Amino acid sequence: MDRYEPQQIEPKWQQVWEDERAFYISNPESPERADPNNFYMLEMLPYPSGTLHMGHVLNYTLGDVITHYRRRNGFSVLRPMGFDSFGLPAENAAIRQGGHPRDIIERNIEHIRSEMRRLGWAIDWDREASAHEPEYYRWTQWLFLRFYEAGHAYRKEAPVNWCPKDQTVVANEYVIDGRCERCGTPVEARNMEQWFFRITAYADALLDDHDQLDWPDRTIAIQKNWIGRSEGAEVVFRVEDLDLDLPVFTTRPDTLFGATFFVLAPEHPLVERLAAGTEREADVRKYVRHTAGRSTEERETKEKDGVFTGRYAVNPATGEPIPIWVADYVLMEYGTGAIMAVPAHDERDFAFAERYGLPVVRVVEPADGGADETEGAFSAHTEGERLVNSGEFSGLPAPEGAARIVDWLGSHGRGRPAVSYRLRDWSFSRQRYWGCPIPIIYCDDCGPVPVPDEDLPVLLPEVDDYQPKGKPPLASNEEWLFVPCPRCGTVGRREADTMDTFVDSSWYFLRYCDPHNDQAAFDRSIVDYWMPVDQYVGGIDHATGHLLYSRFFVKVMNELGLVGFREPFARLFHQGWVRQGGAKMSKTRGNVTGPDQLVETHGADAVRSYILFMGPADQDMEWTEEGVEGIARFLRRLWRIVNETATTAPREDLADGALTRKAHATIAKVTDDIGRRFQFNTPISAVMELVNELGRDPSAPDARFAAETAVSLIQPYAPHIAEELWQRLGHERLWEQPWPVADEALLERDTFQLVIQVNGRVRDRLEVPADLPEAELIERAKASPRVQAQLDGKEIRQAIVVPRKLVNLVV
RNA sequence: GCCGGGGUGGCGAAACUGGUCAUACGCGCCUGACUUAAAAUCAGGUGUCUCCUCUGGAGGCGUAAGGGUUCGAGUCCCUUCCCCGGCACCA
Repeated sequence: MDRYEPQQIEPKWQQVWEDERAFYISNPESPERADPNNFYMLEMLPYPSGTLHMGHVLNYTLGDVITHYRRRNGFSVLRPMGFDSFGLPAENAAIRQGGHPRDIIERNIEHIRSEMRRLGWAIDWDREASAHEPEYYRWTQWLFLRFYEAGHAYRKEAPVNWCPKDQTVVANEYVIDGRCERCGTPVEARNMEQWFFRITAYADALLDDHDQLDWPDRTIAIQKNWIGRSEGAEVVFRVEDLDLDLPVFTTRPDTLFGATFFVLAPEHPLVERLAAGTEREADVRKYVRHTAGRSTEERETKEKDGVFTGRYAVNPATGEPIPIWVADYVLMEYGTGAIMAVPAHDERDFAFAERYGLPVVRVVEPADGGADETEGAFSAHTEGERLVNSGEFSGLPAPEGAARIVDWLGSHGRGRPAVSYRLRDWSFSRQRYWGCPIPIIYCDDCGPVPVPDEDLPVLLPEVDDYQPKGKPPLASNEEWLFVPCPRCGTVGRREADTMDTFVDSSWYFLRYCDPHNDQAAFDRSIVDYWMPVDQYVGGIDHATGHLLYSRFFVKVMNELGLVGFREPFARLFHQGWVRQGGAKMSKTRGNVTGPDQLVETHGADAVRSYILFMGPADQDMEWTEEGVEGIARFLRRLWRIVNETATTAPREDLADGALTRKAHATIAKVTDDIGRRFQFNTPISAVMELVNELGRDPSAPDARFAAETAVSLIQPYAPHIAEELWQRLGHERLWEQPWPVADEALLERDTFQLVIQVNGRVRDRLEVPADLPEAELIERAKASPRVQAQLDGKEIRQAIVVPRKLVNLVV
């Protein structure tokens, strides 16, 4: 017998699959040809950062196992691949190395593609698409224009997170503890003219449609948390002197009588007007200027401070004037940028009141009577709490009081029920080079004018210097920058910001369905055929970014009539992190291990199987190469035993031999694990057990069936060796063989092992016929000498029989 | 603080709806075979303690800790501890 040499057989079969176009799939030529059993398998597309690491290997092998499993269960499986090729890292690498981002990224893509082929993943490469290709971003721009026309993309001046090191705006999702996620520099708040997508308009739709999704609970919980819907009331406070109304949002209208002061965010547009003409004016200006220079981190950690404006607002409930302050613990981005402060029932307001000696009025009392006045804020909701010091509402239970106060406010035109969200609109403009240009031209006369569809794509221009200087690099190419206004023909100026790469990845799954379409982004009937994605696999780190943005995109496209569905990803699975040195493996952390070396020494099949064998795919795992040897050993064993069986074992079947039974049990187990339980480590164990048993008797009459079963079941994990052995067993094209089906009759045995317990403890086991009546089982149990020893003449009070399992005697 | 996930051998981990002495499968380790030797390969062993008539056998204790439900709990309930992740000045 020849030796198992993965370096020989793996490229051989990869070539066969390519020649046979084994994993390519065409779109249906007509509706009649459509396959109702179509299945869209998708993993999150990789950022082409140089080489693959073990995290990618886990991600894509997982998808590969599902792909093979579904294909062999009769599904037409779409399993495409492409690259998230725009973005900062490529640009930063270009700056460092002095090349062009395009050259760097294209070299990386080529390398990664070859690594992917070497791993034998079943990918339809005809559908490859990458964000940076004009054929792709032409349609990113086209979609942007549709969003713009519909009012879902707009410009506004807004405080943004500005990273002074990367010289760019950073999305909320990528500010971690007040620092830029990429470089760790503390971010600053800056007011800038920015592009936004109106994702907040879809906050409720995004929440409501969660119940259509077969997603992990925790992912949905993270999104709910992120959207942060709170119900409460808007209450209007009046500034008599200035004839001004100031609305606030509160979740605690029940505490309105306890509102003893009022606070505006420093960025609030009315601050200037309120302070004007008071003796506090200079102090207010100074405070506003001072807080503007504070980093987000400082704002969040320092002791609360603020300044009195010299003005008063009237509490609509009490009719009393309360002082208006400005303080940066109030955020302009949430609610109305102003709050009613209730120090008795809010810890933040209490801290502020203590510092500045503002009055504290308690208006809610717990059921057990008055709490200690000096204790600080009583903010928790408790059973049976009641309103006090609240005029006509005193004595009411707090929840009822809240409702009555809102009613009362409504009838006096001073308030109404309201909902507020934590979610902000998605800021997507970036002052960087390597991204999709925004197809807008600014004209002095016409304002912002969309680039006409027929002029798309707006190609990314060549520039001399990508180095960001706070001004977008695109603006440095003046030949590109200044163009005639499409509307009036006078000189206009192109938008020089580029798009966030999350725009590119919010629709790539649609382009894969119809990747070569040069008339449209995609054909609706084709995306409606494949979409939504039946199984999406990717990291949970995208819960509030990519996954939320894509859902938003699809909802808008649905309303624009571009697609016939409202959710992109029907079912979602998160693979765990592959960690190294305790930290998640990633290029930015510099702690990556790639598969190349291991593929070289052990073969792709061993690497694929090992990464899934290491543990449950949805849990984090610490990368270690110890153990890969075990998988390599298993594959060599499989090779040896199957080869041996192929030449020596007889061909006739033995329908109820021990190996046949074991093979059917293994089919049942592997099918259930992959198909229903989504557990990818235990199928390998199960096949190992089968091979171990086969190894003990490789020339048994049913050895051949056991060998064929083992090869067939391991195929999704180790497709190359499986294909080679399948051929040696005298068959062809395992990749398109139907998935084996367990024979239920063979899983049922005519005898079973009866477990005999005394007081719940196992004392003996007997092999008994399956059809014995209960009474007989009990008799046999009692008759066991070991049971006799335990019974020791004691009286049996109860006997519990679990059919086909056990007898428990209670004494 | 709030919301999720998790704690099982020396290690990665099994045990799917409470029911076959919990620890499958693999790693590591130990013993043996083959070998001049090593590697590779193959065979066997491997939670812990106690006892016995000791090439074998019997029993106790063991799934973070404590309590509960049940004939029976790694699995269900309560309390506590620890680890990981998300959110957190969001009114």
